[in-house]
Amino acid sequence: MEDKVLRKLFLGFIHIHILHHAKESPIFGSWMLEELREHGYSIGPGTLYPILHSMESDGLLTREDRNVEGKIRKYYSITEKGEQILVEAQKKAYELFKEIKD
Amino acid sequence: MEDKVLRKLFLGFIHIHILHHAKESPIFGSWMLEELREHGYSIGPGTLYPILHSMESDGLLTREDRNVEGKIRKYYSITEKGEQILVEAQKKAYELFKEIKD
DNA sequence: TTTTCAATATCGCCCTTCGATATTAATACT
DNA sequence: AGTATTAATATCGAAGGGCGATATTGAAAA
Repeated sequence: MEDKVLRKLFLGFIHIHILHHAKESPIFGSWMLEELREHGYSIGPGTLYPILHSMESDGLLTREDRNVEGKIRKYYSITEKGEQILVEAQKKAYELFKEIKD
Repeated sequence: MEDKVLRKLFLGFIHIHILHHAKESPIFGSWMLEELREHGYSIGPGTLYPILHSMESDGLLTREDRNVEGKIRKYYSITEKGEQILVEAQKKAYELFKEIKD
């Protein structure tokens, strides 16, 4: 399957998407899963949640538990360090795009 | 170190760079190492060579041994499948860039 | 033959990804 | 009250990959 090949290429993209959305407004896991799916990234919960945890322990995201309609959700927001990383990613994504666009 | 964090984000970018350059003209390992370094990607030979091997066994690159000034180099060119993957990557890189640019 | 050098390959450790399954906590139903 | 249901999150073991350090290759120079 070339799915495996594509995933290898796009896992970093997924991390960047997460940072981007977490900057716009706090996100939670299953919403992010749906958002990524709409962008054409197929990824399961067993992959996403460990990624969120590692991004938190890497200091890119902070977690806050909220009670929404009786359900507890873990909302993740971007940290200052996360924003710095995102800026780096924006630069690199632009360079990559410029270089391969034609 | 946040180097580890950045590497996680950019490994896919590196794969795409490799595909792009292998399409322009055949590449070999140590040249690619230098090229990536100039683009700001720090990566060692112990990482790059296994990547080239896996991209070959995934059918994205083909290898051809050439004798250059008495030295044997392994030149990698892009395959048809590699070109298809690269097109996918271009689309996704453009979407990513569009989404996070501001 | 020995040294030197550029280029490539391999080693073992550790971490991550993955699909599948389990857990949690609150509501709806009978 | 007890059970089923549901959304959201967490965890499991297997498999694979990244990493730095080290080893190997092959040819030319000394």
